[in-house]
Amino acid sequence: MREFVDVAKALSDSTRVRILIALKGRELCVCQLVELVGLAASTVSKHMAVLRHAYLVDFRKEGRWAYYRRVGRDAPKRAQAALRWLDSSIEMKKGMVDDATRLAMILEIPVEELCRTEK
Amino acid sequence: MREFVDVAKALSDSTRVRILIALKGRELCVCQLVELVGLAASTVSKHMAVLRHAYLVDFRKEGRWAYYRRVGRDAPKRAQAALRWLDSSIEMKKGMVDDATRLAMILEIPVEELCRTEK
DNA sequence: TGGTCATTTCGCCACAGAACGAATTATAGT
DNA sequence: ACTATAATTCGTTCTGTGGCGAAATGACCA
Repeated sequence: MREFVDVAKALSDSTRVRILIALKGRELCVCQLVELVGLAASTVSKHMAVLRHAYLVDFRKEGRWAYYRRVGRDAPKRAQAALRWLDSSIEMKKGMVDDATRLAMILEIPVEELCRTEK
Repeated sequence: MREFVDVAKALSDSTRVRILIALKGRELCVCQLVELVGLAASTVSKHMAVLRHAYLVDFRKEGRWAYYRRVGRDAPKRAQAALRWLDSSIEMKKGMVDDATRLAMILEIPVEELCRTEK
C-alpha cells in the first residue's frame, strides 16, 4: 500500500515520466538526462533519487559519471508492473516525439563532449 | 502523456487508493466512503472529483445520494489499465485488512441510517 | 597535493494539493 | 412553500514537492 503510493507518486511527474521513457532499453548518464529535459543538474539528480527510492531505476558509477537504467528482473514486482503499465499507456505523440528526436541527437554526441560545462 | 500523469497523480494518494479498493466490485455512497476513510465529507468529495477527472470512477445520483463506482469497459484504456495495475499491486495486509472489516461493518448498516448526520 | 569536473546535498522560494468548516446547491418530505 | 439533508463548492490553512543556485562530495588528472 505505502509502496504502491510511492511508486504512483514517482510516476506522477511529467519530467520523471519523460526520463523513464528515455531510459527504455538503454542506460543514460545524468548529463544526458539534463540535456534531454533541460533542467538544472541538481533538479534532475533529485528526480533520480525519487525514482531510485521507488525502485524504478538503478545506477552504476563509472568514474565521475553516473549511468542510470531501469531496474531489472531482480527488482520488486510492483516496480516491474509499474514500468509495464507506463510502457503500455504511453502513446507516441506530442511531447514524446520531440523527446525521441532530441534524445537521438544527444546520443550522437560523445558523453565526454556533452558533459563539458561551458557549452 | 498528460493523461498518464493525471492518472498517476490520482493514484498517488493513499485515501484515494483506499477508496478505489473499496469500490472493487461494488458501488458505494459518499456517506459510506466518509465513514470508511474517516475524513470530512468535503474532503472525500474533492477526492472523488480527482478520481472522476482521471476517468477512474463514474457515479450516478439517486435522490440525495451519489453512488460512485469504478469505470467500466467504455472508459479510456489507460484508466482500465491503471485499475488493473492497482489490483495486481495491492496485497491484502496491514491497513487494507482493517479497511476490509470496517467496510463489512459499514455495509451492514442501511444507507438511510448511516447518513444521519448526528451519530 | 592541488585543481577540475560530474554529481549530489543543502537551503531557499514558489506553488500544488490535502485537510477542514462554512456556504451553496439540489432533492425529499412535510 | 418550508425545512431537512446529502453532496459539492468555496475560502483558508498547512504541508509537500519542484525548481534553482551554492556548497559539498568524490573521482580523475597533473
